[in-house]
Amino acid sequence: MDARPAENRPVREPGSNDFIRSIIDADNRSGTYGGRVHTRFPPEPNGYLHIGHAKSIVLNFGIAEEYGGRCNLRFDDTNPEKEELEYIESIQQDVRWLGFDWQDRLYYASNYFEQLYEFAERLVGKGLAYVDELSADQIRETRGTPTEPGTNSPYRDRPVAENLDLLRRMRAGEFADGSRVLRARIDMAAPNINLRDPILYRIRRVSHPNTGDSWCIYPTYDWAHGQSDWIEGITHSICTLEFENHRPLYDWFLDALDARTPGRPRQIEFARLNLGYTVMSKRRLLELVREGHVAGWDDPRMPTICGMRRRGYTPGAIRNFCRSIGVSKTNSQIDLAMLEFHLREDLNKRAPRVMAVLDPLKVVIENYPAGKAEQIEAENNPEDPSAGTRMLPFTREIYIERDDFREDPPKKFFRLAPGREVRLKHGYYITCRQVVRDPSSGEITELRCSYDPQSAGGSTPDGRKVKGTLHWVSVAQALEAEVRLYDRLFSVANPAEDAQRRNVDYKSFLNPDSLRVVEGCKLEPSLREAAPGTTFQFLRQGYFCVDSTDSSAEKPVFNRTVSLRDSWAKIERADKPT
RNA sequence: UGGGACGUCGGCAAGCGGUCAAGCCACCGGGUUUUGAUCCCGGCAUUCGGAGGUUCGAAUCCUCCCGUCCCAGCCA
Repeated sequence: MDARPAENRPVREPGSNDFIRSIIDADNRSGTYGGRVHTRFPPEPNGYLHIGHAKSIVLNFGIAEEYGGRCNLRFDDTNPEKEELEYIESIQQDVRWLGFDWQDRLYYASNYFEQLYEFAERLVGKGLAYVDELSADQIRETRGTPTEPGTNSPYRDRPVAENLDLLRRMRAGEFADGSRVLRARIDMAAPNINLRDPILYRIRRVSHPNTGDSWCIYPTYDWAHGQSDWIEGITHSICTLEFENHRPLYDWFLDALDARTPGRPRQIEFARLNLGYTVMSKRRLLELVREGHVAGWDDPRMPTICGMRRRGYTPGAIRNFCRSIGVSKTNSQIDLAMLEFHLREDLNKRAPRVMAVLDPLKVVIENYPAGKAEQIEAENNPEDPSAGTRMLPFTREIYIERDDFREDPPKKFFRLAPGREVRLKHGYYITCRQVVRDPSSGEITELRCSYDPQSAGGSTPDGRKVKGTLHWVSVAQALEAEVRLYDRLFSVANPAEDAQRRNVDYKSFLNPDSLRVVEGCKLEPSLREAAPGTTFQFLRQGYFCVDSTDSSAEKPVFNRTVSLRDSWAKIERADKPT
């Protein structure tokens, strides 16, 4: 039981009751585990964590927290051919960043290799496992198909003593890689193919990140996972749907080892997270990195945790998202808008507001004194008064967003246009008097405006209304920066499935506009001290963070995390067809 | 054609035989607003993959059908 007083324990929100929590509730009622709840997050260290793993992390650690239980971090490192230290380190960093703590319970399946081997000898001793000498191809051929049963290996009925001897010699390194395997002796005619004498050990002379060269036989997932759960005292072993067919095997091994006591682990499967416009398989993510379609595992377009972190996502946003999508057994795909909603919700509360002009258009305020530079006090976050204020320089020459001016304004456009008056956020009202263009190209190069000295601070004594409020940056003090505008990585919702169906490479659906680099953006000078990784709201535009690897004082680089909702863009889009 | 699972609003997802089919996102209105942001208010499934059946009463139980996903790695 949780030692903390009830009021300090995380409270389960009503409505957050999913089928897994219902199972746990029932187990708690029946006393199956004596009220104990112990989960684990078991990544294989063969790649970086992505948003799909976040769902599992939030589920496993979240359940442990809610029930006053524990959650282990366990590396499922049974296949040294694919696993690397780099991944072991990044995974820990990502889980920690997401806000979870495994305390002193950092485990590896490889910690149990000796114990697992003893279990294997036990199975052999009971006549429940045998050493097979069939080749990989022969094993595949004799396994049968979903509709036809397999056939027994000629080595299936060896005496126990011979099997034991062979297994020990396998471990001792007497046989060549791939020449022998240890298989469970179950049923070659089982309708569930996983039960057709599955392999427990294979011979691989590969050095392991954790155990080095002390083993030349390695356990398979099926053999290692359930037993590791049992060793750790896991009560609820939560995994994804594709392991559903493995559950009978999970249970068979536990039975075979006489783990019949109450409290033996129980495997529960849920549907993995699918998101639109991206790919989630480690194989594909690795390929995108290796082939240079993205700048690395932490490219801000990647659905990896480190990519999202670099993009400007917050742990809280990811956690809220994972909690809000629910847990079920239905194969589903979550709308990207859901993720973005939680991102904006979190950032809206915490991101300081600043002004930045991405596509600058110069404005000269003709009746404002040339040498004058006022300091205007501006709030940092209307959602959070404790965020304080900062000073903004205001001068005769400023930049506004090119798109905030229309020479021929469409209906419902209430920004700047010839003769129109708008408010400069925190500043004055200005009216457009003249449009200056480049005589050769015809491009608008400058706007000549006048300001109303009475409108300081953004309102006038006569109380007249202006419909538009624009963001701006003073020319003389502007900080120049590069801004990277990110969009979805793929241009179709289901790149992997579409590719398979149409028999093309999923990479042909890569969105060519997933990154737009904008140079020469003008930022308010307060951003000069912005620390790498911090996220701001660029007023009226979106959330942007200082790129953690490419930004420098000499050349600031900002990533667009997510845009603000934009109902004007919606109106404009809707009006266009007419 | 074998086995395992899943099908409730555009996307998720509650619901576990008894007024009315939660909630969130999206979408559509309307209000507030020195961010066309935020915030607020309102709308949004006579119907639960389909067809039968059981019952006074079914999304919830039964039968059949349809659709989708997973399984033939010495990957996890």
